[in-house]
Amino acid sequence: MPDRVSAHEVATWRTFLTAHTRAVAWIEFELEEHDLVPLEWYDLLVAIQLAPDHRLRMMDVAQSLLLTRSNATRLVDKLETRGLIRRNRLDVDRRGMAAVLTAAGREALRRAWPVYAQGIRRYFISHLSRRERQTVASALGKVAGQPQPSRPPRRRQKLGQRRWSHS
Amino acid sequence: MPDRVSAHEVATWRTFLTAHTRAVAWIEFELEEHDLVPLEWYDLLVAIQLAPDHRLRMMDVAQSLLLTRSNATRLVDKLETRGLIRRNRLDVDRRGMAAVLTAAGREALRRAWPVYAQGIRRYFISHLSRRERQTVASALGKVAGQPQPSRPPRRRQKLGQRRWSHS
DNA sequence: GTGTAGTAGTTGCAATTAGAAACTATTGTT
DNA sequence: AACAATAGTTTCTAATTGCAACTACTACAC
Repeated sequence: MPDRVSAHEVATWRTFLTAHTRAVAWIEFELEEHDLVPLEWYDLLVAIQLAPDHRLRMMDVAQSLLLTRSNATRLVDKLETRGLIRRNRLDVDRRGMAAVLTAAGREALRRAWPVYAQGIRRYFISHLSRRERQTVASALGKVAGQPQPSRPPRRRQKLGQRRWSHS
Repeated sequence: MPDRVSAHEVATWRTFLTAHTRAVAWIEFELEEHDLVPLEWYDLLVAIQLAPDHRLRMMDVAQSLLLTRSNATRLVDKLETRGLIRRNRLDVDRRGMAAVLTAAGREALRRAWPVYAQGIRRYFISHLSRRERQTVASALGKVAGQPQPSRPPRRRQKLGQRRWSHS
C-alpha cells in the first residue's frame, strides 16, 4: 500500500473535514441559541453517564475527551462549579477521584438532548440515505476504532522557536 | 421527517465524531513529529493556493477557516511573521488585503505534503474499501455542502454567566 | 516495618489565544 | 459634501493552555 494518495482520496478527506466542521458548527450554534451546555460539556456529561456505575475517573475523563490531565481537572472544575457534576474520592484507590452526575447534571443532559438530537438529524443524518448511513457507520467505525496517538498532541509553540522552511 | 433520531443514527454520529478526532489527532501528531506546519496553517496555505489567482482576501480567510475577523488577522500575522505568506493591498478595493504565498510558503506546503498525504492514507483512507470510499465521499459531500451558520459560533462564556438547569 | 519509586490529581505560573468594541481607511450612496 | 457601510487592524481584558512543581497515595523492594 503506497503512501501516495489519489486526488479522489484527498477530496474524500477534505469532504470529511468540511462535513465535520459544518455539522458541528451548526449544532454548537443551536445549543448556544437555546442556552444549553456547549458540546464539550455535553460530551463529558454523556461520558460520565455511559461509564460503568456512572462514575468516571479523572484519568478517563482526560483519555476519553483527549485532554491533558490539567485540562481534565479544569473542565471538571467548571462543571462542578455549575453544579452539574460532583467529585467523589474513590475507595479502592484513595488517590483517585471520580466525577458523577448531580441531579442538575442529568437535568442539563435531558434539556440539551432534544436540541442536540434535532441537530444531529437536521445537519447530519437527514443528508444520508438509509444505505449511505449504514456504510458510513461501518466505514468510519474502522477509522474510529484505531488507537489514539500516545500523548495528546501539542498545539502550541513559542514564537520564533521553529522553522518550517529552509533558510 | 421527525426531529427524533434512532439509536443507530446517534451511534453513526458519534462514530463520525470519533473518527474525526482520531484521524486528525494522528495527522497533527505526525506533522509535529516531523517539524512541519500545524494543520491550521496548512489549511490556510492550501486555501491561498486554491484561491483564484492564488490570492485570498482577509474576509475569505475568515470565511473559509471559520474564524472571526480578528482571528483571521492574527493567523495571517503569524504566517507572515514566519515568512510563509505576504499581504498585498488590493487595487480594486484599497481597503482590502490579500494574502499570497511566498517562496517559503510554497516550500512549507511542499515539505508538509508527503507527511500529510501519508497521514491521510494511513489514518483514514486505508480503513475504507473502494466502495466505502465512494459512498462516504458522496454522502458526506451533501453534509459538507450545507451552508455555515451565519456568525461563527461563540465558544466562550464568562464564569457564572449562565444557568444550564433550573435552580 | 522503612525507604524509594511511581501514579493520580491539583495548582501556580507564564505565554497564548480569543471575543468584543473601538478605531482607521476606504468605498458607496444620496 | 455628508453620511453610512465595509475591510481590516488594534486594544483591552478574560479565558485557555502547557509545563513543572507539588501533595497524597500506592506499590514494590529490602
